[in-house]
Amino acid sequence: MLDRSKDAKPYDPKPVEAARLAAWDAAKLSRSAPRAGAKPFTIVIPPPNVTGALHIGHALNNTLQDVLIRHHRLSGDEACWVPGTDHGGIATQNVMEKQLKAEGTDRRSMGREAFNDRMQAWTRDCKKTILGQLHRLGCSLDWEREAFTMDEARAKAVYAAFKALWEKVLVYRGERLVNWCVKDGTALSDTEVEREERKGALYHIHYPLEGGGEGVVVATTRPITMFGDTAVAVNPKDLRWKHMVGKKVLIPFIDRAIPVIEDSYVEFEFGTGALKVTPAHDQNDWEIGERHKLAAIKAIGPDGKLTEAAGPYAGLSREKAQDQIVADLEAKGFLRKKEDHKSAVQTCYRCGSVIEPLLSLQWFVKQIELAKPALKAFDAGEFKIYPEERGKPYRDWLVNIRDWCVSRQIWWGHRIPVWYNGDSKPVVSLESPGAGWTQDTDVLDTWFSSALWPLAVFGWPDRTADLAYYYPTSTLVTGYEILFLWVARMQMMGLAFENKVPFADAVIHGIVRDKSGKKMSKSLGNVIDPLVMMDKYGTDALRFALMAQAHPGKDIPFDEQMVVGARNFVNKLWNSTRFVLMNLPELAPAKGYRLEQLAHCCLELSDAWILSRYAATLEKAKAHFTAYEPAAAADALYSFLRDDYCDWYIELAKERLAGIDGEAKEAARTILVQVLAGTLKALHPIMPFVTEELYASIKEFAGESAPFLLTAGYQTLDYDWSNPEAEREMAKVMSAVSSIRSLRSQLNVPPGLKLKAAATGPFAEAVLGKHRAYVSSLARLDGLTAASGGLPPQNGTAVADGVTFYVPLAGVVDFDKERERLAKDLAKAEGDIEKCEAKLKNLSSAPNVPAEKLDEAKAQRDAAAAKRAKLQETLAALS
RNA sequence: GCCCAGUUGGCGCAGUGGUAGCGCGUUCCCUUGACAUGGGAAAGGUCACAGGUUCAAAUCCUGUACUGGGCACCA
Repeated sequence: MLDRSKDAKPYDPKPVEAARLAAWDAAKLSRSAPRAGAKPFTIVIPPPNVTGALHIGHALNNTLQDVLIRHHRLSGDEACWVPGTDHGGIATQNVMEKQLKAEGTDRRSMGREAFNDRMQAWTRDCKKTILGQLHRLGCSLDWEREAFTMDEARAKAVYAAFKALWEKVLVYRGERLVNWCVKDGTALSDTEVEREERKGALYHIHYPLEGGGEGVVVATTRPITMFGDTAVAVNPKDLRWKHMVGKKVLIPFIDRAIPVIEDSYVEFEFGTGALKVTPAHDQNDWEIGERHKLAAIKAIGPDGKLTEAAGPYAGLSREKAQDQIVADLEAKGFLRKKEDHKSAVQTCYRCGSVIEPLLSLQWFVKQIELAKPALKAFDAGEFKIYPEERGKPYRDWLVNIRDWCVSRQIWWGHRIPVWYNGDSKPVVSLESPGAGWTQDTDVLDTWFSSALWPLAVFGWPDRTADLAYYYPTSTLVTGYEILFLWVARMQMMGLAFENKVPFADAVIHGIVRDKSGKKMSKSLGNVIDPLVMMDKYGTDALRFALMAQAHPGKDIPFDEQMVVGARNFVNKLWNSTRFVLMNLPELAPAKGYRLEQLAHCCLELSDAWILSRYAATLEKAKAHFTAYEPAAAADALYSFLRDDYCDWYIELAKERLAGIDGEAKEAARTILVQVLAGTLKALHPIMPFVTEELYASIKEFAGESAPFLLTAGYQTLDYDWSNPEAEREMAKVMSAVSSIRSLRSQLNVPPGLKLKAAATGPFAEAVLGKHRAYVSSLARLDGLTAASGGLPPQNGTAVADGVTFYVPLAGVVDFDKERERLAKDLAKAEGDIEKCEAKLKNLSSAPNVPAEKLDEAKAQRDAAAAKRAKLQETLAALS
């Protein structure tokens, strides 16, 4: 707890964070259990893959969630945040394979069982690291609910889901063209494939006529697939090739004869107008093959090497074969033309290597039946995506959905629970059905188990009390890169198995980029480690920096300077609390300093003003948090604390705090304490550590006894402190003070020098009367009088809103400078008036303008005109 | 090719109809009893461009350009 006398002036986050975490853990503060009468607010974490440590993107993702969880806890909801990790399929297996390679071994020589043991051990370590990092980040996760996508309970859910789909005939096995990653040795789903444009060539190759003579020239980017060709197709309307239709041509080198067929898929303009058809290696060709009952010949094997079908080239790798074949085609005169060509290549989202479309036997989940309810729920508004514009691609994807390939030829994952026995019908079973049965060797796509996450973490398929209370969950927070991979699939599965959307809202955030907007990557060396940031500036600073820029759906260009700024803000908070404490008695009054004890009639302007601003800020912050706009909440709280509370209110309160008027002192103390306590609470979702620490040190003075800020809940105001009148009045005082400060600064009046000033104008009476102390102290005036008669000689003039000050400056300043300054102010005033006049003219000529607006515009114009008049007068007197 | 988003002071970003804001940076002044991780003052923008709607447009509409992203692709 902050000690007003001993503590260092700069805030030191390390010991505070450690102590707070220990206290929260001991109290199980983030634990949640079903509570009758309370509204649940539930989030399931997007489980990080157990591939290593968390990066800055995870820090963003999880801070966003923690902000929501803490916000809802403070609002009185039963907030529950479920932690967990994902086994991560291919990604994790790849990490392990790299390790093994470094050790000079590989998974095949270890065997499946030993490999899985090794993976389990790695997973244990990795989970510890990840959960430790989340803990350090301050995430108020319900640690007792920790789940893993491959633990026993989740395995049960996976099996139940697979079985249910099997029974509904929504999962099937079949030989289809799939995306094959040669490097990872597995099939991938369509969503796991990325595309990138690459420069390549388009080869025009001559396929001679069977029996000799000129045949057909086809154009292809991939000559190596020619050994899998089973036809050449031309457009039925293409007269150029009409004479070839029905004839047979020979594939170079292997001389296999294939027919020339007609298919309207073929474009006239592209290449030669003749398309080589390779059903086993191209989606479109596959479809042509279906239409014409063509055979599918595999020219490339799962290992990426050419098959026996490639005759002399069998056994060569894709890359080597391509070069070799092109060279040979050229040498033998088959290559008629080679032109530059850009084409989109498909790559594996995990390893980046080029995907090979390959015909193979895989498991698929039928999607249309599952997508329908998801589409319906989305269109009915039962499921919303924030920001809204992210919804459209989601919807489009569901509409154009294709079956989901769920089998993976890797070892790390949920083994497909299907058993085979010769020609017997395969059965679904967790255990072996008996002697002679062997289990499918493939595992399920890691996203299959992820899709069940919101169900599985609450015990589904069992009818648990948790499931009844927490499901459907409230909000899912994730990045846009897994909208289809994960979000859509959870919606489909949740609706399929529980007939309810798994979460009502999905908050889609951007990715954290580097300072210049580039994607962070190890190879670029621009990666930011969240732990390093926490060590350097404190966790609250990192969280605040991220939240201050977390505009819905937008990427964040991460500049360390932002964390420095946030650190400074945390420090400001720390020191303002120190200041408040220093001005409080040793012991708190029995009931603390409570707003309800304030005698409203005795409030000063600054009191009424800060309370009005305070009430508005709290409402704003809460509304922004609820609307998933943390940046707006952070901004509102930041400027309130800095600009209103510290720069004005504290400065104005100093007079009363130092004075001898007991009642006035108590009023100032009360407001200082209450406003600070309420602001700390409002900031708590973003900066849990420092706010908890500071709250602990003032809560007694605030008359509160809850053990933790989080359990105390948000400050509720039982009186409407909104006071537009006070805000307007205060704005004039600020204007008066600023005008003199500006004059002092621009004329280089020494800051220590107290000035005399004479005031005139409609607001002068207030400045000389009830606001005299404010203006005198903040503008450092000594003797403030009413201006009498004409302009005093040798004076500077400060023109404010409603009041003008004449400041005698004989011998203090250079009057040329003052003239210059005034001239500049005058020019600005002229501009203001022009704009005001224009607006007024518009408003008065328009038909439906409320009188209120018109009055406002008039007042603006009058104020500007008064200012101009004053400046002109003064300038004239000076020249 | 289709769709979406962005284009605002040196940099990064807010701002959904009424005289352009914030953070960082820059310049000047200030170690005054909370805080120099601070305070005060200041410079700096015809809000990408062209039309339109409106009394009034950074804001709404249309189009163009550029940037980023998604989807679909002609092999």
